[in-house]
Amino acid sequence: MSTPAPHVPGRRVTINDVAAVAGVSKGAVSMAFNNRPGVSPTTRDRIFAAARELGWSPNQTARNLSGRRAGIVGLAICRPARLLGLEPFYMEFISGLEDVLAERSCSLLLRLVRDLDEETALYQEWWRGRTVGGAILVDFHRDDPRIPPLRALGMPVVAVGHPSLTGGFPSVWTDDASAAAEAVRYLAALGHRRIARVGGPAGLGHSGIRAAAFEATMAELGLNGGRQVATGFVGEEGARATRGLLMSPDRPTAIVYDNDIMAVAGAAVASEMGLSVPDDVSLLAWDDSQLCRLTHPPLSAMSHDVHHFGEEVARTLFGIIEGTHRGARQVPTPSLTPRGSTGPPRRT
Amino acid sequence: MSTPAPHVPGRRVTINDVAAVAGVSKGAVSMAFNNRPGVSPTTRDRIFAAARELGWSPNQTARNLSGRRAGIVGLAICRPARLLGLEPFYMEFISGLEDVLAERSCSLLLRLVRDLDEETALYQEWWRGRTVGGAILVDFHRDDPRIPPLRALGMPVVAVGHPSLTGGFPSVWTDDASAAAEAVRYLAALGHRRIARVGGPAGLGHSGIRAAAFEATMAELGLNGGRQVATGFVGEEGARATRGLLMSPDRPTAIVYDNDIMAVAGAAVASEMGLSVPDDVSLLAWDDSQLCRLTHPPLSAMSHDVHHFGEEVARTLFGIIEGTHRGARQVPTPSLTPRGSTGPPRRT
DNA sequence: AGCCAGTCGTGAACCGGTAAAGTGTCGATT
DNA sequence: AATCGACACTTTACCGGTTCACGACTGGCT
Repeated sequence: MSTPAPHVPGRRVTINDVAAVAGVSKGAVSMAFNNRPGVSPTTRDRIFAAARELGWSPNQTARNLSGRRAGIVGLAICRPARLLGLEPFYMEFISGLEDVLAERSCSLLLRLVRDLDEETALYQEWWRGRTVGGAILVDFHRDDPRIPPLRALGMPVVAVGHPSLTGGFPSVWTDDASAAAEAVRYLAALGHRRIARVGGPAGLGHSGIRAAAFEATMAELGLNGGRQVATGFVGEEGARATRGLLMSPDRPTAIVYDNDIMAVAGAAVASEMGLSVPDDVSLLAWDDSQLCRLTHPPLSAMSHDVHHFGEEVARTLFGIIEGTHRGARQVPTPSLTPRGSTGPPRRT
Repeated sequence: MSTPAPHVPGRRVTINDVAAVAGVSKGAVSMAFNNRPGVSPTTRDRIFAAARELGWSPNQTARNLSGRRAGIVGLAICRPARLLGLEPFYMEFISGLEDVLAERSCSLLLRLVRDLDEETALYQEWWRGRTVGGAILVDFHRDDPRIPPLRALGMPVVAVGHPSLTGGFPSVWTDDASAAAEAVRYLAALGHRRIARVGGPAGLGHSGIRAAAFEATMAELGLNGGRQVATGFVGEEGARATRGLLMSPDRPTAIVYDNDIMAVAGAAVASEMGLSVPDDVSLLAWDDSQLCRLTHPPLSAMSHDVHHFGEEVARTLFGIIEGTHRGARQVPTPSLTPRGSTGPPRRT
């Protein structure tokens, strides 16, 4: 070997510099750093010493290029940015993800997209371009158009949603149907007969599941005063929907919402219309972030641990990447947490 | 050239396949896709057609490896994951970032770290490993240890914080000192003389700036009833601090908080102690997410548009990456939004 | 001594692009 | 006719790792 290249400061240090300093070939350095057999302990130590001296660590991009998958998981979200900041659900979910990712020194690659086609293209680019080692899919629609192309990709994916929606992808889900049924039974038991539901966009899978369960349970209880409105997820839409419901001739005496922002907005509408909660109208939120405990009266909610949900999703994804996991995993069903916003309807 | 390799399904499609189909060299394909001169319009069209036919797009990892910087910006946050889910600030900030990033088809690489050393090492790895094209630095400390090593890196960085803290990195900041002074003057004008402040961790730069401004303004007004407590940022710590303040013999008649979660928690403590807000104690929050409008009474706050703050940060970072921006950029100073939680102190 | 197996390490090919130097063609200029 | 420059590509050398076929050396066994 000719003169080993001294570490020219300024030039970025590569595996070659380390190999030169340690007096071995770069193949040896690679083996040492991926602790594989074929390097004696003595040499290994020399290599590590050299790396430490030069402050070298393997270049992830180069690593990824030659086959190894990145320590990055992708999450594309197809919702307006503003909403992301307002709705507590996503941030709690992401915080749960990060909790598990950080343990394994992984990062989350986050991107907002405008539509599902853009999302599909993005995942293809991320996977083919070896940018991510796996991905998290959320907000499934009925017959979701993302499923076939992503299935063809072969990327490790964990789907967030009921197995009936996620097209065979391993999934993590909560039992929205049971929870919706519980919500209806609870309100019915309080004496409500005209119950409304303000849901998310009609095409969204979990909204659909809740809608079906809502209707089925109402029918089962012999109630025909059920009404459902599909909206977006933002406060204003929840407010508008609530206003519409409360102004109708046969106004409902109880409303179930699909998240907590809409419920909070609904509470504001009720108060603006001079209706008392829960005497004139009972309100039941979903997801139960701290928002629910702050209104006056505090909102009853179908509550679950969203942070934990995120953790489970991340764990499942690692299971999939490592090949140890298949199938669906259920996290606890949202459970009714009664607070001040639900009660028996006023006698008419 | 020998027989062009047909596109074997199953093998991943590369620039070579596109070149073969288009009947050119891979260099030509590269030039076409980076629209550089040296390719005739006819050939260019043939190349694009071939790429479309094969569903090819350039492999980002390979691109990054040969010099080009990634369309990814890094953000490491050194706070517990749970907090991230609870505090509205970060999510609104991130939603602002994403709004601008998405416009340029960039993604955000998010990672939680345990301490500043881990954070520094992470940024070094991200930059040297060509994982990111730039980064956002938050939560500056006085004499922040991240500054020298990151400065040496030469990575495009935008710092979030007052220029006096960010060690020469281009920064985006709000005028915390003026805002803190305004808060104190407002409370003093209402007649408060014993004003307390519940701040974030003592070492944190912006907490320090607010603390100094708080003290200076109190002195300027001839008030010596000022007290400050440094805590973490979570609700429980805010509650504990508030409890401590309100149980002390000379309890303050007004409290300013460093964020809104702590203020909300403080409001709960006041009510639990049977104190009325604002008669017994006035509460003033900071950051003003929707939380503040939901408590009873609603919280007065030093409010600013955090989403917009995030947008400015992202825009500044792009300016830095493209070399068109240097220096600091100020976003509007948080302005006082009085609501029901502040008022004149009860006459003693 | 001769052979074999095992250990340690080397060297070259490869991952999929980019960039800069090199080649060939053609019309215009001297 | 020879020279020149512009254009349209092709060739080749990287970027910084991983992988794997192969060689050199060592020690044990017959």
